[in-house]
Amino acid sequence: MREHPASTIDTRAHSIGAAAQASGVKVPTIRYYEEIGLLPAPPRTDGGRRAYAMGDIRRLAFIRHARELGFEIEAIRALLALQDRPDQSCAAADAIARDRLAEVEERIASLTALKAELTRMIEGCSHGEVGVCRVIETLADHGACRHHRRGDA
Amino acid sequence: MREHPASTIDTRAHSIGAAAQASGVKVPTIRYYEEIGLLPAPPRTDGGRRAYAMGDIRRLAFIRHARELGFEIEAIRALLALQDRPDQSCAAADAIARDRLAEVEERIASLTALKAELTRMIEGCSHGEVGVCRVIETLADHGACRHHRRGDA
DNA sequence: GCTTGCTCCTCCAGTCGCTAGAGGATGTAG
DNA sequence: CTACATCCTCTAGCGACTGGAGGAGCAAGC
Repeated sequence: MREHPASTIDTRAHSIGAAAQASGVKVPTIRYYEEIGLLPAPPRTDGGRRAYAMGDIRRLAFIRHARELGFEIEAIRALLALQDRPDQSCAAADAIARDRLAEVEERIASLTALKAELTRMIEGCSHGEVGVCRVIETLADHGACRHHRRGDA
Repeated sequence: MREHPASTIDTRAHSIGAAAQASGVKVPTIRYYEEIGLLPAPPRTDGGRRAYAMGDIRRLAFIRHARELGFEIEAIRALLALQDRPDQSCAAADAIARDRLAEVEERIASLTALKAELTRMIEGCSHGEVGVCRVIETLADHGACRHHRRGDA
C-alpha cells in the first residue's frame, strides 16, 4: 500500500507485494494460487517480476473472501469458473453456497453440543485432584457423552 | 466390538484391529499415535504383532473422544500426562478445557456470522444469470460483508 | 499338509492449504 | 553508487492423518 498508485487507472502495474496488500492475500499464498492454477500466471516485467492487473487483484479478493467463508479451493475453483462466464445460470453457484451452508449449520450444531459438554466438564471440576476431575473423567468415559455427531469439531 | 471379550478379564490379548474396533480409532491412526508418542508402544507377540491391553484401548477411546471434541494432539498429550498422575491438581486440566471452551465459543460466533452471510447470499440469488448472482457478487465484493471475523471458518 | 484369505508388519508418499527458509537477482531511494 | 527492500525459484515443513506397496504371520478349510 506504500507504493500504491491506487488512484491512477493503471491496470497492469502491481507488484506481487502491492497485490498482496490490496487483496489481503499474502505473497507466498498468491504464488501458491498461481501454482495450483487458481490465479492465472500474470505477465512478467523485464526483470522477471509478476505484474498484476486490477482484475487479478479482484480475483484474489474474491478468493480470500471465499476462503474466509470456509469454501474449499475446489469449490472456489468452480465459483471462479462460473464467474468467468457470466452469461450462465447461477444455479451451480447457488448449489455450492447451499452445500456450504449445510456444512456450516452442521458444524454449528456439533460445536454447540461440544460447548455443552465442555461446560459440563468444567462445572463438574471441583478443583481437587485429577482422580476426581470431571474433565478427565468425561473424556475417558465415552458413554457419558450423548451427542452423536460424526463431523469434525 | 464384535469379538469383544469385554466380559472376560483378558487384559493383554487385543490385536491392533480389535483395538481399533473397540476404541473407534482406525488402525493406521493407532500406529501413528504410537509413532508420535501419544500411545506407548505395546509389547509384541512372537510374530511381531502389537498386543494391546484394555488400558491401551481406554487410552485410545480417551484420545478419540478428545479429538472429536476438537482438542489438539498437544492438548491431549497434556491431558494424558495429567491422567497418568492422578494425584495432582486438576487445575491444569481445567485450564485446558477452559481454553478449549473459549475457542469453541469463538468458533460458534464466527460460524453464526458466516451462516448469516451465506443465507443472505442464497436468498439474494434470483436464479438468473451469474452476472446478477448475489452469491458471486457477495464473494467478489468484500465491502458488502460486514462481519469482521478473523478465525478460521 | 497345504492353500486360501485375512490381518498384520514396515516404509514411504500423498492429502490440504498454506508457511518459512535458503540463496540469489532486481529495483529504488538517497 | 551503495544500501536495502522486494522480488525470484526451489525445497521442506506443518498438523493429523490416509493410503498403498510389498511382504510376513496366522487360522481355518480341504
